[in-house]
Amino acid sequence: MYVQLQDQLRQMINLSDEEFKHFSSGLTTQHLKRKELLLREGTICKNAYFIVSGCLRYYYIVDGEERTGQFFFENGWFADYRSFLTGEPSTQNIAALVKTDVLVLPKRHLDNMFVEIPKFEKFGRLVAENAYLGLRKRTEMLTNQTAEERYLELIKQRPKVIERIPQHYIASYLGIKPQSLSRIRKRLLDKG
Amino acid sequence: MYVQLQDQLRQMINLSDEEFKHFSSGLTTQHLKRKELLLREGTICKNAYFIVSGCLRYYYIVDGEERTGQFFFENGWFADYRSFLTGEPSTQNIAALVKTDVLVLPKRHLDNMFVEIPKFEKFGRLVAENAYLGLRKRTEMLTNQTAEERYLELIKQRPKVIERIPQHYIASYLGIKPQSLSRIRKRLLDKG
DNA sequence: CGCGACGTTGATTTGCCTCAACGATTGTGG
DNA sequence: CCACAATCGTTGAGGCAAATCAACGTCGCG
Repeated sequence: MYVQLQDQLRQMINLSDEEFKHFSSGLTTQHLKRKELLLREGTICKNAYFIVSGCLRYYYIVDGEERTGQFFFENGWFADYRSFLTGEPSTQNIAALVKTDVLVLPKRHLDNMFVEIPKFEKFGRLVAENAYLGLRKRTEMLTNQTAEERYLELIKQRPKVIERIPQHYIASYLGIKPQSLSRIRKRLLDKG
Repeated sequence: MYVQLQDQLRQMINLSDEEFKHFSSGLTTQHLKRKELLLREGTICKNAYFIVSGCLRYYYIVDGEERTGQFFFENGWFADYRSFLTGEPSTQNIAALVKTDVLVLPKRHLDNMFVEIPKFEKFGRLVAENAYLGLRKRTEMLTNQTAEERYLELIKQRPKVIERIPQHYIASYLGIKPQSLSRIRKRLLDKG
């Protein structure tokens, strides 16, 4: 169960088996059915999650309309990082797109790790840095490219998303309406 | 010179005078004239900067057109954080809007600090977390609000920007053309 | 003084949205 | 296993916010 996690951690920091055991003793597992919510808007995100298998989507509501912030697949960490860091209520919902298994890392446990095993500060730093880089990529995509360019780039960079995710979620991830994505696809077909 | 910096650091981590001295011994100062560039697109951002006085803008070019990413004022850290972290060439330019003094923190020195004074890992983490939160706020502003709402929010949240920055830079920061900002302002005047 | 940078205003275009209708597919209860 | 509803993707008509193209007045500075 923890093998994937240990591999992933090893890429960031050097932990002894002892230390890893101490860390992983604070984790629990959670199983999600399709469409089940892991986090609901308005609650405080007190855990980070490591996806062992499956696929999650986070989204928020603006004017009664869902907007998809990101999709997450196996072997990744995630949380509503803003709420996780600040302790403010989340504005996000996190839902399983398919049957999904996650490991649960309580913020409290991570905060303890920072103190008990100072090496974890580096882990915390690397996670934050990666979160920044990921968000930056996404922001630049949304602000510098047209909807069609964003769609083409998504096909190129993350074919998994195209294959595994329903089209209306992809549209909302791209920041457009399902109708618009449908028209873009048609335009591309007519061309190519 | 370093007093502002020491105050700012103390809000994040507890450093002895010794440790602060060791840290600050690796810094240098740099003076910028109005319009002078601190970082040019295509170069690698090997330093972080602490603004002692003045005001900077970072921007990048898309289709021959400047887009303003952010403005920075006194007592803040900044860099092209993506390039700084990854070592890839920057896509940003950083320019002084007025006469500006900065402290220069070489990445190499910071990396040494991480090793020599492990407390600095916490500093690194907090900086990364703040960078994430700032970017997230900006992203949500750009994607969830209309141009007019963004402008009104900017007035409310960062009046300094409105007062100190030319209008066409503000437009590019808001993600619109100067003409559009001019029309928005007119519309607001006609109303109120 | 004369030039360039800046802000404003008008006319037109454009990319995406809204509203609406309609097949195809999926899922569910009888 | 079928009938019906809900969900999903497609397509058409029309609308709107901001972009584009263009012209013009003003200000500051070399």
